Amino acid sequence: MAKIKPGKNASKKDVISQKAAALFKSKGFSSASMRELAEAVGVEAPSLYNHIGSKSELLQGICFKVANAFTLYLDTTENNTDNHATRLEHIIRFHISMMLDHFDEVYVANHEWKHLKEPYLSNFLMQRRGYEKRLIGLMEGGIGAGDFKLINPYVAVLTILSAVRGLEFWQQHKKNINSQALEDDMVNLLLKGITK
Amino acid sequence: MAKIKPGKNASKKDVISQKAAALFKSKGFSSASMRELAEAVGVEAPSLYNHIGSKSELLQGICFKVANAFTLYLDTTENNTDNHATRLEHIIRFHISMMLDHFDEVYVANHEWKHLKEPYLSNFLMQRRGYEKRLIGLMEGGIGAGDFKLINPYVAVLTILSAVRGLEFWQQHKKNINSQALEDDMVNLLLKGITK
DNA sequence: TATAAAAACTAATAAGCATTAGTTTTGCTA
DNA sequence: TAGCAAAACTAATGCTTATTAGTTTTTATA
Repeated sequence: MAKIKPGKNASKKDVISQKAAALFKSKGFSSASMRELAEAVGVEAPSLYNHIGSKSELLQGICFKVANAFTLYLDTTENNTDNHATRLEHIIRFHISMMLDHFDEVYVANHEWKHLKEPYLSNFLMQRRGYEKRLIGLMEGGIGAGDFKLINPYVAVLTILSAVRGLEFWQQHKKNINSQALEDDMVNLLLKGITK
Repeated sequence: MAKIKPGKNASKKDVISQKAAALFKSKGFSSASMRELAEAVGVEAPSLYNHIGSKSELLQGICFKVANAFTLYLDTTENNTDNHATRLEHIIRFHISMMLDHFDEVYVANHEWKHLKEPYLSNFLMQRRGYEKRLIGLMEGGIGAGDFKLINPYVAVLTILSAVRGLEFWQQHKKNINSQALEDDMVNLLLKGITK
């Protein structure tokens, strides 16, 4: 009897997930149909169900893969001994690299999480809320240590996270501009402001 | 014969549009059904069509109302004689007030424009692109005049617009924090940075 | 080459969707 | 109060949806 081939199986599932991320990004989760996804993959719609559980599971997979990546990076950051400004800079640069290197998936996690079903919706929001709180803690530490200005730490964190998310608009012009220069400019703006 | 009552008619249409904005925001345009909208308004779904043309028209109305408000404010800003930093500050504060005072509609315009039909989709994107370009012009002027740092003006504009958009996450905590303080902190952060 | 699983296919199900047609009720005005 | 338009209703249309059932083809190993 033939053995299950988990390698090849997982690979096809990954292709579906990746195509799903691209489709959910461009049309939105609700407007994207399994027929369209199947066409992108190169099979008929029902054939997808040989590899995945449901449309919802695809969204769950994408959202939590992204959320876990961010959580994991924050874990490592909290265990090192850099000063607050340096740690914050590393986190900003990680966010930027995630936006540039895993655009489709990050975009979907940012925009389509609303369509997660319970209990995944609650879990996702809790994880995101926890992430924000840890960043706020970092910000408060920096203010206490005198590294940062006396600013509402919540406002600061939200501003930073939102600014980085804005890189989604950048994608169109990706080729015209040096990624490293972009990253440096944004980090500089957030840390030091626009005015001279 | 009874005359048409445009006042009352428009008012009902406005109620529908406002409920639609709230619904599109919370469920997304595609997932929101006319049945749900009708329930929010307090009628049966087909009755809505006595007041509106279609679901699509509702989205168009919301998106262009918002886009026109921003364009209009920029017009007035460009006709005054403040220095670049002051003009930029006014624009940022206008964005913040729009987010706080017309949250549902701005949210929908920011998130659901993708579901506009042609030619509205193209028009909307052109208008937004034009708006960004005028902001970039303002930024370049400020750099040339020595008001702003030597920063990529595109990065600066995208960062500012994205940061302000991030106020959508703020809505939940609206009551706990002084709006004016929030506005001042965000303006300060963007103009002068986080680090001391 | 025989065998068996993986993965494709076709056909069908049941539900939900926006919208239209046609009819009745409501409410204002003359 | 009679008449008329605005705006509600019910019923129906035609389309699209995710998903399941059942069957056939492909692929790889023994």
